[in-house]
Amino acid sequence: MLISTKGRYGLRSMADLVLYAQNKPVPLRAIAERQGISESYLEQVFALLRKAGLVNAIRGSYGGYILARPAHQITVGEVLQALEGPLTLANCAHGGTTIECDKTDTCLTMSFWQELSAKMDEVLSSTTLQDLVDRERATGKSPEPKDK
Amino acid sequence: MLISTKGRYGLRSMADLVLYAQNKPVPLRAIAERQGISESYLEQVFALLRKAGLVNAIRGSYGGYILARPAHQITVGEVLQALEGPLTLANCAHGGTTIECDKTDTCLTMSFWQELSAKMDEVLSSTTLQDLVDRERATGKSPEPKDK
DNA sequence: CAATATTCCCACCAACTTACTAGGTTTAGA
DNA sequence: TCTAAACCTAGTAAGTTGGTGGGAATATTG
Repeated sequence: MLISTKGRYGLRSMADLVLYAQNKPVPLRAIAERQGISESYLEQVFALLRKAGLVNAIRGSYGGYILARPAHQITVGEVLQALEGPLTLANCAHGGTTIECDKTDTCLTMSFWQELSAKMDEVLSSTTLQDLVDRERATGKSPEPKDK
Repeated sequence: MLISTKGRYGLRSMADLVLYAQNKPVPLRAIAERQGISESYLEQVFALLRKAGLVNAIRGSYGGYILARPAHQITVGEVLQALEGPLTLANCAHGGTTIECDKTDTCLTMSFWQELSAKMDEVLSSTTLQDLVDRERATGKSPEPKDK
């Protein structure tokens, strides 16, 4: 039931991007090194993030990636969904929504899947990339804040 | 991110077992038919449930499976864990517990995984098989209650 | 213009997992 | 002894995971 490396690497990389972007694009190379991830694998991860509209790419020398929106407007749920596909546990429940299936009438577990999905969605859609970074800074281990 | 069929079939089957057991063992055949699952596949599911100590098997004619404990003492989390393995999203968080990894200091996502895991665990460990059946009965679609 | 640093794109791969099916053995009740 | 059940093991086709590698396009700098 592990989230795949795509989701885990991707989320860490997005947080890294928030932390180290100084209004300049951040090259994958730097992220890959800091996070200990293969650069060419990260490429594939960022291709998905770009297609989902979460980052913009700047090509060529001194290029890299930047967030498409401010960090406090990108939720962890969006990032994971872009990388993992729908965050659906069973076919009858997605986020807070009910999905009909042919056994809706007699299914004993539907309401459970819905409840669990809704609880997860609460966290996924209320936590933003900014939150991740803020929490980390609160522990006092990060590099200098941007506005130094 | 779907829970696998093992987990979904297994949970449905356990609820089915609660609903249809009349102090007699329930054969897989019956569960398989009611739930529309292949019997031989269910065998493998129940092998796991038995090894986890959640059901007891009674062999031979008129045999079948019975819950090892009362339905209100078996949580959905136990069932899913028996079938899916550890319900861990990332290597740094399991239920409410923190797991150390070599990047604990700098990991930007650890606290998020912990929060999400903890929220999921709340639901998983507080919902019992009895709850599933009670909810279903509340909708008035189930067969006669046991104590009729 | 040339060198360089980067994204971008695609093909490939080995290992593993999933969702089964099939065939047989053992056990116990009628 | 017949039969219905659990039990066990092996196989398998398709898909997923977690990558690697090669090269093309693009932008910056000297």
